[in-house]
Order: sequence, then C-alpha cells, then structure tokens
Amino acid sequence: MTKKPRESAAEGESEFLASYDPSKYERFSVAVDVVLVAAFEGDLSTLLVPRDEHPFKGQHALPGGFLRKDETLEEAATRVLHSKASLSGVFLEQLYTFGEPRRDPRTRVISVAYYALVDEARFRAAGERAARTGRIRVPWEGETGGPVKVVDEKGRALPLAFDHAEIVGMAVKRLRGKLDYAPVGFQLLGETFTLLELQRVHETVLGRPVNKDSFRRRMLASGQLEATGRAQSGVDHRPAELYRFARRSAV
Amino acid sequence: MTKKPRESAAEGESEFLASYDPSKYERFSVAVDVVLVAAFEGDLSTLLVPRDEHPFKGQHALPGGFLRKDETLEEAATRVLHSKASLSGVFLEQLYTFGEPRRDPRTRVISVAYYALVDEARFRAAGERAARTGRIRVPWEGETGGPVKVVDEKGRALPLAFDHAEIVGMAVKRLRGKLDYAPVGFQLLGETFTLLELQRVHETVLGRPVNKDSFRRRMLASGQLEATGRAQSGVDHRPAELYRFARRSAV
DNA sequence: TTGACTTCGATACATACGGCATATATGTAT
DNA sequence: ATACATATATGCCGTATGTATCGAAGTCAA
Repeated sequence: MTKKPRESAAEGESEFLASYDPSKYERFSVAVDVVLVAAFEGDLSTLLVPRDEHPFKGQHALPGGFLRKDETLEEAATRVLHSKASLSGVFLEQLYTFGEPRRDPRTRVISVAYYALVDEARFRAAGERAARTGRIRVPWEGETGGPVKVVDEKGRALPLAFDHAEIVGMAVKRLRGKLDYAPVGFQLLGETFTLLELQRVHETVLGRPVNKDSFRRRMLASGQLEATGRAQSGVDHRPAELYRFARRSAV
Repeated sequence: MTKKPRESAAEGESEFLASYDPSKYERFSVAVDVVLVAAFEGDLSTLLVPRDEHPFKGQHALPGGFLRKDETLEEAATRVLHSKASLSGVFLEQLYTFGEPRRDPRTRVISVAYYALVDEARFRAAGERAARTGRIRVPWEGETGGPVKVVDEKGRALPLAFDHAEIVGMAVKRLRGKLDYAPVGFQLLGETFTLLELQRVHETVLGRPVNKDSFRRRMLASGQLEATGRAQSGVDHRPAELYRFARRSAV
C-alpha cells in the first residue's frame, strides 16, 4: 500500500522512488543579491554597484555575491551588506528567488534576493563609502511588481544589469504590502522620529499622500510607538514630540 | 571616481571588482518542493510522499524534485506537480527558499519552495493516484510561520522529513496573509460554489469563524463574484445561489 | 395539502474607523 | 508683543463591519 510497482514511470518519477542522491544531479551557481532601501526626499533609494566588466558593462547592478559552502543564505546576504556597504545589524528579509535560465548570459545563476532597510543617515554613509545610489521611481498609479525605473541623483535613467530592475520592483511591492501590518516603516527611520517624519516615510513608500489625522490616530493606537518626552529641535516652529519604536511588549 | 584602488580588500570584495566569473564559484544542488494545499472538513490538507530511503526513512516529505539544466524554477514546480500528483493548470506561486547548510544530511541542497492550491475534488484524485495526504493542524491561536503539525486521516502525527514542517508552516502563513487581498480563496473551490462554501474555506484557512453577513456583503461588493443564476441542489433546505469567480474585468 | 423545519438572503441599527474641518497650543522670527 | 507656522485635540460625517430580526424558499413528514 505504501509503494506500488512503478507503472509507466513518468519522467521525473524515478528521481524519487529509486536512488535519490542529490549529489548526482545538476549543480548551479547560487548568488545572493540585496536591495538596500532607504527613504528620503520623497523617493525611495537603493544602493547600486557600477559594473566594469562584461556583461552589462557600464550599467549598474545590485550588490551581490555568490553563496559559499558553509554559510546560510541569510549569512551570505549579511556578508554582502557588510562587504559592499559596511553595514551590519540592519533589517534584512528574503524577497524572492530568480532562476530564469538565461538571466545571466555567462552561466546559469540562481539568485536569492534579499531586501534590507536602513535610515537615511546609514544609507548616505554606506553610499559614500561604497558605491553609487539610485533613486527608485515607480509608477505610483499601477501595481508594481514588474521592472521599475531607477534614476541617478540628476534624474538620468540608470539602466540596471541582469533582471535587477525586476528585483527592485518586487522589493518595492513587498515593502508596500508589509507597511501597514508589519513594523517596517520604523526601519527606515533613525532611533527617534516625529509622527510627521513617520508619515512622510509611509507616503514615500506608498507613493501617495496619507491623511495626517488618521495616520496619527492609527499609529498612536497601535501601541508600537513610545513617547520619549523629548521634543524636536532646530525647527522654526512648534517642535513635535519625538517617539521611538516600542518593541511589542506582550499585553 | 567610478573605481578606487582596492583598499584593504575585505573578504568577498574581490568577487566583484576583479574577475567575476560565476562558473568559478561553488555550485549547489537546487531542488523544488511543492506544498499542495486543499481545504475541506474544516482542515487544510497537504500532499505528502512517504520516504523509503534514508535519510528520514519512514517519514513523509513534500513532493519535490531537482532543478534541471534548462527549466525555470516554476517549470520545475509544474513538473513536480505533474509527475507526483498528475495535476496541471493549478494555482502555483513561489513561497520561500530554504538553504540551511545541513537541512539535507547527505549534501547541501538549496530548496525553492512553491505552494499550490486546488479544490477538494482534484486533491482527492491526486491523493489516490499518487501518495498520501496529511491534514495540517496549526495552532490557530499563535502566529504561524514556524514548523506546523501534520497528522494523518486518523489523527496520528506524521513527522515530516527535512525542514518540511517549517515549509508547510510558511505556506499556511502566506495563504492566510493573502486571503483578504488576493483571490486565493477561489482556488480552493471548484468551478461554482455557494457563499457559505466560500465562507467555510476562508474560515478553514484563517482558523477562526468569520461573520456571515459581513462576509457576504464584502464578497458581493468586491466584484469578484459572478452569479450563475443556478442554485445549489441536493440539500434539504432552501438552496443557495451558485457563484463563480469573476476574473477581474478592468473597470 | 399543510405545517414544521432549515437555511438563504434582505433589512435595520449600533458601533468602529478613516477622511475632513476647525480650534487651540506651543514654539520661532521680527 | 505680535505674526506666523506647525503640532495636537476635538467634533462631524460617510462608510464598513458586527449583530439582530424577519420574510423567502426549499425539504420532509403527517
């Protein structure tokens, strides 16, 4: 009952029933690419690395690297962030795996994409140290999930190598989807922030204005915010209260 | 400006700047595992394959197979569904990629997990033809994302091989998350269905009762339902109207 | 045929929440 | 001190959801 004689062994069937030794099968290069996202000046930004080798020479690519023998995928992504952007301790989550046979013209590469979120200060520091930054401009109207336009600081289009424009697009889509049920907005801000700053971040991610009062109420009622008691400084108007992200204490 | 002399080349740095040939790097076995999900009798069910080889002999595993040279990841998942469950044309979506170095004790295998949704009839047919089915029992209370318990038709625990319990748990979590903003509920039903049947499917996936009237209103207002004009038959009470899923015509 | 029974599906109402407008508070600049 | 800008609080309203109720439309048994 547990195992019938193999009847008309369909292709692929034998993989399982008989000798099933993974080491016998095709092997692939596995890479990890990271979409490092920050939000400022009303746009999302991402870190890019200029390519000076073929293929896609002169274009820009996401920071990435090949998986090593004894590291996990997440460790590889962490390593990439550390080596290419000198960043550590940032929010990092797996995004999607891209495996089109010809996505890399040299040889087949399976790429496990991650996305990471940092605040503006860390992003600028990483950008100066390491590489180039690109602004992400997405068509705010339609759904995003496909390729996305990336421009440089002067507004010129930055063509992305490989399928990286698609990866960036999927990162934006994921970020949008998580925004109102997971605490990702805070990851794009520093330690303390005002409610308006938090609102601007949400607006930047969503690509549309949000109602100020509703947003305040919702955020304050969510229990995710903790008032610091301190106030904004350096502004020429009434300073706003500074909040910090409250790690969900069990109610 | 575009390229500085390499200063204190950190590990991993050289991967990018100098010769960057994917074929030089470590290669890995890449597998595709599929969580085939159906909903009936108040529980979620998934298709499992008994293992009669080491490791995890006697336990059950998700249907899976190794990626081939010239197929995409999705093609591999489709192939697995076809060869292991004789299914085609079902809803299929990438779930997550699992790459712990020792998740397979034989050799390192990167597994790209997919989940597929079918209605009860197709699931039963696939289950009889191919393998064993397992009921998914998840702790309805807490968040699911980690490993999940799977039991057989008699309620006995079915230990899952490898990290497959974790994969199943993630599939349940994804399904729950998508339920109220993507048309996934319909995938678990046949061509036509009553509103109550649709409600039961949602309740099964969510693991909690939902309000009947609100659910009706929400579904009817969503524009995703199309009345067939026909009514339920074979019930000893007033028959409900049969609906079908309306593929979103642009408004 | 009639009445009991069950579920469907419509209607009414209370409540919660977001969008919106307005008023007041609290800081800076002149 | 006064003007000004933004923060923050409050009230109103429309919409969506939770809940109760009731008639409608079938089956079944006497």
